Amino acid sequence: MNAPSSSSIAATSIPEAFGGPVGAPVGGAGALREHPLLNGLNEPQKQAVCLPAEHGLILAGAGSGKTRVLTTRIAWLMQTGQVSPQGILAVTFTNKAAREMLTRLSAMVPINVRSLWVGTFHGLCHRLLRTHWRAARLPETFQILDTGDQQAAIKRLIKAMGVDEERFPPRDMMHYINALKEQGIRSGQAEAHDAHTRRKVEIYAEYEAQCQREGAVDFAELLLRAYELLQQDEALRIHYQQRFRHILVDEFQDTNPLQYAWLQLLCGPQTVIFAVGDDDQSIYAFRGADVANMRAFERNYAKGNVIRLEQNYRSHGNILTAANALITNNADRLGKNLWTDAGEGELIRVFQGVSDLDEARYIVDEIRELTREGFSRHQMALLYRSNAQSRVLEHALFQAGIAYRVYGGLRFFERLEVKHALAYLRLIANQDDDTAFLRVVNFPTRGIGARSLEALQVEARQLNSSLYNAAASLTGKAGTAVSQFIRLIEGLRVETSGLTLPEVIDHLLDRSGLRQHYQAEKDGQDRLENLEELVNAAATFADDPEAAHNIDRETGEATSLLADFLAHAALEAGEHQAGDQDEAVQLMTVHSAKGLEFSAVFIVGLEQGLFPHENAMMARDGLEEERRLMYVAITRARQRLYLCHAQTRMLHGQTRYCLPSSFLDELPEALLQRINTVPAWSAGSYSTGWSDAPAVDMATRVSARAAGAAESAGGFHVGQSVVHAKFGAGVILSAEGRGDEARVQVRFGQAGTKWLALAYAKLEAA
DNA sequence: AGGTACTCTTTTTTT
DNA sequence: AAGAGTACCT
Repeated sequence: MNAPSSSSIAATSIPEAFGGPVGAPVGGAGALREHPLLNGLNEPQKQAVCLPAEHGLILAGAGSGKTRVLTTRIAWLMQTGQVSPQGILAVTFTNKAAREMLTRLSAMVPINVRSLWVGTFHGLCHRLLRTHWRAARLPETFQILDTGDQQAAIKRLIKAMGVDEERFPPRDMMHYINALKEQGIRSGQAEAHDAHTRRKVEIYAEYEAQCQREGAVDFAELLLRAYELLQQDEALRIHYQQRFRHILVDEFQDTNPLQYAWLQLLCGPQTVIFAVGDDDQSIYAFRGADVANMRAFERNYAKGNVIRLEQNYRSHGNILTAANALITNNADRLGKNLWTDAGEGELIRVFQGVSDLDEARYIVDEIRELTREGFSRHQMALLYRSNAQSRVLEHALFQAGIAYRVYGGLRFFERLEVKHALAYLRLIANQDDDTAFLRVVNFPTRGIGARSLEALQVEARQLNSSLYNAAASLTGKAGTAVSQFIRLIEGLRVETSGLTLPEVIDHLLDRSGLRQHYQAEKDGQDRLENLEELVNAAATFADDPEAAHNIDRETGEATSLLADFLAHAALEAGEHQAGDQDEAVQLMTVHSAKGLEFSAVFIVGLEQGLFPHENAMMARDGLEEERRLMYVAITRARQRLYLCHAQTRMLHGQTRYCLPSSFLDELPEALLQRINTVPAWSAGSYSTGWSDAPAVDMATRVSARAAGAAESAGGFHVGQSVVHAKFGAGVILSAEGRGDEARVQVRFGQAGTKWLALAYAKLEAA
């Protein structure tokens, strides 16, 4: 996508009032480099912080002090008078990162951090759109659709259009639409060379119209609207270009094309962009991130002004060496090698379990050992590729009485009961919000069934109005149920007009019947508590001056606080849950571990097909992204690293025979300490000093089964590791037939799964 | 309108 | 295996 010529290209930087000539030798800024803020930084870090007023790319490896450099640079820029707080724009990907930046910053400089723009891409775009809603052609009360809302809206639309849901699944349509938006493509510009795609584009177009009608904006739309706003409104664009002298971007490798284009638009002739990222940690290509942005930025903006932060302050040497060795197998890297002066440290422990249960038991045992050695539990992490893997681990930890905490899963504002309460709130704020309307029009049930709703939708279509307005216009004749609902909402609007935000919610919970509903429900206790928690959250939000004044607009404050809270709920899905146990082992996916560090890390389930994940192989460069994921996982560990895999694993309710991950082969053997070597399918248990718990597990059962005639053939048995002359190493999945007709199904690493006739194939036991 | 039985799916995730 | 979603029955 091309940004308008006025702003798109790396204009030569113009010296800032203070900065001295562009490209001045580093020594020229000598005085500035004596600043106390720089104490304790290493040379490249200092260079990065003190980069003259030119675009720069900081290649910051894992554990190299990236966040510190970013925040120190902001503080340094301000303290040395090169820029005022208003001239700073700092962009992150998560709210957490934004918060952390602000926290660190306010510890460094005595400055009112509210005057800086620090936030996520989505948060900042939202801020732009709230401020300039008219210019963006949005209703003042526009609402944000989260993923669930968006999918519901698309599904509703597909039904209304009479499109076959089988051929156009709402989920796929959502991905399709979002992918286009992330490339800046509107329905009008989307290419369609076949009938199916043309239909998809039509749905996209209808979806755009529906959102506009309802005043709904999805996540991708926040970015796209803000982009178009700046692109089309020259005065506005120039205003912000002149305001933001320094744009700082965190996790640059995770930007998608639209975000990059947005940055380009904001980058005026006097703007300096400071981008920090690590191409080796790009693990979000599957949701549209494009590492190519780093190269493009280097080429068009930084122009060789690249600083590498390669000293790692986190991990011991062996761990880093392993990570480096692994990532070397990726082609087309920007290039970077981490080092440390912390010493080699321990070897990396590799454990092979007979089954996933076996693996879990080993981990439990090892956690106890680590505790004896003095590791604290919250400094231990269990990292896995997919969430489904947590169950076995949780079970084992629970049985062993080890406190643990699972990250991920349902977030607070995504809980059903909370969404219901918010939907009432949204209807108060914006009655055209059909998604909210449909969510609660009959919840708690008030006798409005599918029939009345269908009639309503027909009516709304005819009037070209929202469901709410259609309902209001029908009120006289359409029976009491619908009209009572309308009266309920209107009543709420009146009754809550003078109340504070938490009071509004509290009142709404009673009037809507939500509270009573969950009181009556058997298992409603948790849900009730969450509703009370929502009132608390609103109180906290209303009391927090920073949050409340996040948006500088000049409208009435009661409404605006409500709107702000709703936006907050959508944009900040809520910290996972309270009840943090201090001494809990941390369980999470590798993805969510990015940016974190632990003294001891277990990487679990290192098997072909799982990690690297088989589905990832469909994607272009899928294996490379998996490898980066593994790189991220390894570099989370400070001191001790365990790599675990199992020979069998329950997956989708079936036992699966697994080969060790190819990533294990990419690590230098000298760095590894093999905890055990399980002879393939030797009977019974295995060799580690395993003490308690009688082991009637998958292993024994499988072995017993493998010994039976039905699943063995010609000296081979199910689960056995074999070698084929052409396909290499594999595992026997199943067998059938006897004598000359005996065949076995084998899964090979590269070649996939094959049926081989024993009479012909040259199979050998591994 | 609400409950039950059946089918389908199943990578990662923030906003 | 398990959860979600759908269709169907009461």
